[in-house]
Amino acid sequence: MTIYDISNKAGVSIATVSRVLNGSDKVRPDTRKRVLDIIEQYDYTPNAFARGMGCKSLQTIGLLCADSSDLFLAKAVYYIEQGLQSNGYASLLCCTGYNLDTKKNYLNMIISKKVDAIVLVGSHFIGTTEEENQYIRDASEKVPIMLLNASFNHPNVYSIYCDDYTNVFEAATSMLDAGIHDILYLYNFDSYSGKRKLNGFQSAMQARGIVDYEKNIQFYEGSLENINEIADFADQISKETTFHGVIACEDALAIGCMKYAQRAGLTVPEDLSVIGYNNSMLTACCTPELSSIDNCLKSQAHQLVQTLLGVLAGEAMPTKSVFAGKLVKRGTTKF
Amino acid sequence: MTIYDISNKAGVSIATVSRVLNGSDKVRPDTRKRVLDIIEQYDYTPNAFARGMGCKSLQTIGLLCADSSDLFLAKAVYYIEQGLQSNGYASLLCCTGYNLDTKKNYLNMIISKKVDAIVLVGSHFIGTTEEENQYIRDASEKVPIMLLNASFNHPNVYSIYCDDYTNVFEAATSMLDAGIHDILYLYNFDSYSGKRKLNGFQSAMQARGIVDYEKNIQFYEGSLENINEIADFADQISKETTFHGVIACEDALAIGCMKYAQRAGLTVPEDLSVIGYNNSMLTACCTPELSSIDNCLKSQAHQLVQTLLGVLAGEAMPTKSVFAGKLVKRGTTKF
DNA sequence: AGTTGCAATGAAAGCGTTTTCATATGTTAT
DNA sequence: ATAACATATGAAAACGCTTTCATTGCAACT
Repeated sequence: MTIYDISNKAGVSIATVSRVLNGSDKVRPDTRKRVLDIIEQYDYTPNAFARGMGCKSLQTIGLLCADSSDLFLAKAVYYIEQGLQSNGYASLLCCTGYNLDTKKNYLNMIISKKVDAIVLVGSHFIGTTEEENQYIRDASEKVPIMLLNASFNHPNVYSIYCDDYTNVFEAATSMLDAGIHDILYLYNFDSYSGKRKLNGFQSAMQARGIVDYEKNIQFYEGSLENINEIADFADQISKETTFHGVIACEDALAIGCMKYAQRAGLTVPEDLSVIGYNNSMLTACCTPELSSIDNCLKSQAHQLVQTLLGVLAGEAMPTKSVFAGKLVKRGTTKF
Repeated sequence: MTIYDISNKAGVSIATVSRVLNGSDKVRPDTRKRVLDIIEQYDYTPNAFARGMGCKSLQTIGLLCADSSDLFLAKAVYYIEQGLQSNGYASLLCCTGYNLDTKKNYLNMIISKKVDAIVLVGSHFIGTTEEENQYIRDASEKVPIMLLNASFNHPNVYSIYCDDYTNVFEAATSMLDAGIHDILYLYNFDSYSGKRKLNGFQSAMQARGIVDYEKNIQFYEGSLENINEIADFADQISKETTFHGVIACEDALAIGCMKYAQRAGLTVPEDLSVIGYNNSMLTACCTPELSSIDNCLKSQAHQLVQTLLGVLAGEAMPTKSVFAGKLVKRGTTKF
C-alpha cells in the first residue's frame, strides 16, 4: 500500500495525498475527507524512509545513551524525551554501551538518519579520551550536539551540567568540618563528571592540608546493581585502611557502604557518615535515609530541551549552562 | 556527500560503491580498497533513508516501551537490546508513555520504518483494553509481534511471560500458612500481569475461605519513585484496617510499607511480613533485605530474543513461553 | 462577455540508495 | 589465435515519498 494506491482509490494525484498527509493548507475540505477516508479504510501509513528522503527536517532528535538500565541515565532520557515530545520532536534513542566503536557507529547511523540534533546522555568519556572528543567534533560539523552532564568546548556543542566539583568539594569540607578526616572516596567511572567529582574531593583534602588521602580513593568496577558486592568491597577496604566517612559518586555505592557498616556492627551516622550522589530514589530505601548530592537532573534536562529548541530555531543560545547542585542532608550525616 | 560523490572520486560506478558498502563478494580487492579509502577520507556515511527504500530488511527490531525510567522496564529493554545486537539486529526504541494514542502512533511509525518485528515491553493494557488489543491485531498483520511479560492469543503474536498468578498465589499461601491472615495487597497498575497477580492473591484467599479480603486490596496511584509517599499511603491504610503481612506487586511498594512499619515502631518481619515483586536491586537496599518474587526477567528476555530470531528465520516457534517465577526469601519474611 | 486572480490540483523531478541485467574485461581451454 | 566462460563493473530502473512549477477551474471583477 503506497501513496499511489491511495491516490488511485481516491481519484486524486499523489501530490494531493501528500498534502493531506502533511496537513497542508491548500486542499479542499471534501477532497481532504475523501482521501482521509481511504487512508483510514486501508490503514495506510506512509513509508518513513521515502518520507525521510524528501524532507529536510524530520523533527527528530537523536538520543544517545550508554546504558538505559542505569537508574540515572534512564531518568535523564525520560525527562529529555518527554520535553522533546511535547515540543513536537520525536526521539531516536540508541543505547550505545560503553564501547567506543559501538558509540561511533551509532553516532554515524544516527546522523545518517537526518536527525536535527544529537543529545548525548552520559557520554562518559568526554574530555577523557581524545578519540571520543574527535567523534564529537566530527559530529558537530553536521548537526548540533547537546551534552547532558558533561562539558566540551567546541562550536555547535552545547553543554548542560552540574558543578560536580564544587558539590563534592563542599560535601567533603562539611565532613572535614565535622571532624571526620579519614574519608573514603568511592567512584566507579572515569567519566567527565567522575573526574570533576574526584577533583573536588582532592582539592578539599588538600585545602585542609591532609596528605595521605590518596589511599582512601577507591575505584569500584563492578555493577551498581549488586549492593552486597559493593558492601563486600567496602569491607575489604576497611581491612586495609580506616575511615569514618564515605563520599560516593553514586547512591548505590553509598548504600553498599551502609550495608558494610551494618554488617560490621557500626552505626550510621555515629560511627560512619555517608554521602551519596544523584539524590535518587535509593536514598529513601535505606535506614537511616541517605544524605545525597542532588545534581538537579530534572532542571538540567529541562534546560537542555530549551536550549535545543532555541538552537533549532536559529537563536543564539548559551553554550554552557551550569547548575549548582546541593547536598541534601538526611540521616546518614550528623552535620 | 552521496554515493555519487564517492563513486566519482573513486572512479567507479555507484553500483560498485554500493557493493563495497554492503560487503558484496564480487569486488576486486584493489577496487574495494580504493573505494574504502575515499569513504574513509571523506567520512562518508550512506543515507539511512535511501538505504531503507531499497532494502527489504534493515535488520531492525522495533522496541516499544511505556516508560524507560521504570526500573523493571529499563532492564527488560536493556537485556533485549543486548540480545538483539549480538545477533546483528539493531533496535529502534520508542518510549510511548501510557497514553493509548501515543502508543498507536508510535506503533504505526515503527511499522512504517520497515522493522522486521516489534517487541512490546510492558504493554500494560494488553488484555484489559479492547482498543489496545485491536492495535496489536492490526500490527500483527504486518509484522511479528513479541510480548514480554504479557500474553495475547493471536496469529503472529508471540508471548513470553511469567506465571504471575501462581507466584502470588503461592506467596500468599505461604503467608497464610505462617498464620498471617490479614494481608495487605498493594498494586499500582491494571496491566495484564497486574491482573494476573491480583487474581493470584484473590484465589489464595478464597482457597482458605477468607472472605473479607477485598478491603485489603489497595491501589496506589502515585509514582514509585517516592518511597515516603508510599509509606504515607500505607500509614493511612493502617488507620482503617489492620494487616500483618504485605504483598506488593512492585519492590518499591513493599519498601514503602517497610518504611511505614519502621515509622510506626513495628518490627519487620516480626510484626509485619513483607513480600515484594521483581526481585530488583531495591531488595538489597533496605534492612532487613526484602523477600521478593523473581519473575526471571533475564530468562524471559533471552527466550524472547531466541523466539524472535527463530520466527525471523522462518521456523515454527512456540507462541507462548511461560516461566515459573519463585519467591526469593530474605529478611522480611520468617517463613 | 472578457479578463484577472486565486485556490485547488496534477505532472514530474528529485531524494540516495539497492539491485537487476547487460557489458566489458580477463582468464582458461582449445 | 580463438572460443568459451567467469568475473568485475556499469547503466538504469525501482523504492515511495516531497516539492516545485504548471495548469485547471472558478469566482469576482471590469
